[in-house]
Amino acid sequence: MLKHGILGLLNYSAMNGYQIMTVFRDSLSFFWQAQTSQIYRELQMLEEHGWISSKRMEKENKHDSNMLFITEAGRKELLRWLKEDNPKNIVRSPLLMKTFFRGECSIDDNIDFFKKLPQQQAVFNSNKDDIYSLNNAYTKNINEPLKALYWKFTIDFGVMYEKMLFQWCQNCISELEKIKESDSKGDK
Amino acid sequence: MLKHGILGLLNYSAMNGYQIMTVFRDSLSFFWQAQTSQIYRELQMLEEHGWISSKRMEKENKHDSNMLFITEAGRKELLRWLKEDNPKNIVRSPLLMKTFFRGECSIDDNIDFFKKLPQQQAVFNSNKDDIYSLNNAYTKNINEPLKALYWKFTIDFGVMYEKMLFQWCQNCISELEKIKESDSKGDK
DNA sequence: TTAATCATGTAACACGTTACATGATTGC
DNA sequence: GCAATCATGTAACGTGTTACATGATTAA
Repeated sequence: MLKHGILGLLNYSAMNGYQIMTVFRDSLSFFWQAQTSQIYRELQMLEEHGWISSKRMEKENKHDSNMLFITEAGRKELLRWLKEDNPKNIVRSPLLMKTFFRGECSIDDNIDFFKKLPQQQAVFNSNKDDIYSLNNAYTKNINEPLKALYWKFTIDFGVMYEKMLFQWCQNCISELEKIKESDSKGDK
Repeated sequence: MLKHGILGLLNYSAMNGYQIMTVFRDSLSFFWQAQTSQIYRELQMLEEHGWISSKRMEKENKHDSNMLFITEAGRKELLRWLKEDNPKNIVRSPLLMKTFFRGECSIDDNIDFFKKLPQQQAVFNSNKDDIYSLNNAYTKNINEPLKALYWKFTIDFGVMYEKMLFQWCQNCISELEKIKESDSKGDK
């Protein structure tokens, strides 16, 4: 998956490994996180597959950099991936794993758990307005409004997910509060 | 994470590896999937940590089975994990990765993409009523209504997620349809 | 002058997937 | 008799994480 993400970025324009890392860190991290160590490893693989090629650049002022270009085979692979059927979604949610076993903790602990969750599990680092305006800035620079629309869709998803998460936490809290009330009545 | 999931299950009751696999497959797969090969490997680790112990049982009618029990140290570790602060959510969404680069495909292709998504990315294998009634059945058997509440919360999450995903797809489709309309007007 | 950024990696480990191997028991 | 289920694993590979190493340039 990371392979195809890197291919997608190199399809926009040639970059070095460090630049790829910064794009992931600054723009894609809300739906995909990648370490430099992994990126450089994947770049080796991509070159072995013949999907990218590299060229050492003697930069005027800066450090030497190893510029990476997508090849025709790489572009073909990118399109193949985009058009292939999505495999069944494989979920692996640490959040739900922990929720599932929370019966081992007290109700008060768990109310606290759900109160803290929306902050802890926030999708975006900065606030949403910033994300959208960053996206708008890209759009103007690159001047490909149709591509930018799909970038916006991913942000929309993040926003909707955050809202849903908050709603879910509220529901859980109110169900737990109800139990607390009926318990205290029962005790009298 | 899988380690703690297994600990949580063994905390409910002793089981063999195969039974753990069936619980993941039949009840937890909508938020966590695990292969037998991985489960058996993790079981070895858990035993090395001293969090579980095993006992070969000569079963009357069946195959021998290696029953697994949580230890006191294991119970302690389970609680430590439940009470520790949640680490920042690390997202890795193949769905959004693919969405991000869909500018390479035609608008019609993409409308189709979003139309198919809700089915492809369905959270539950069976329908939701079945999931809830399965959960109710467990609840009656185990007779721990307070634990079952948290199981229900995880199902609630899945249901809300599916709704949100559907809504998001609808939004994307309608934005794409708008562009198609304005394009065809512009062409005239 | 000192911290941040630019730039490229290696090594070891942890976690997840795929394929394979084996054999008993149970239900049709 | 045959397929499905019960039961336990190994091996190889792919992917992700953590820690480390190195050194130049740039801005405060």
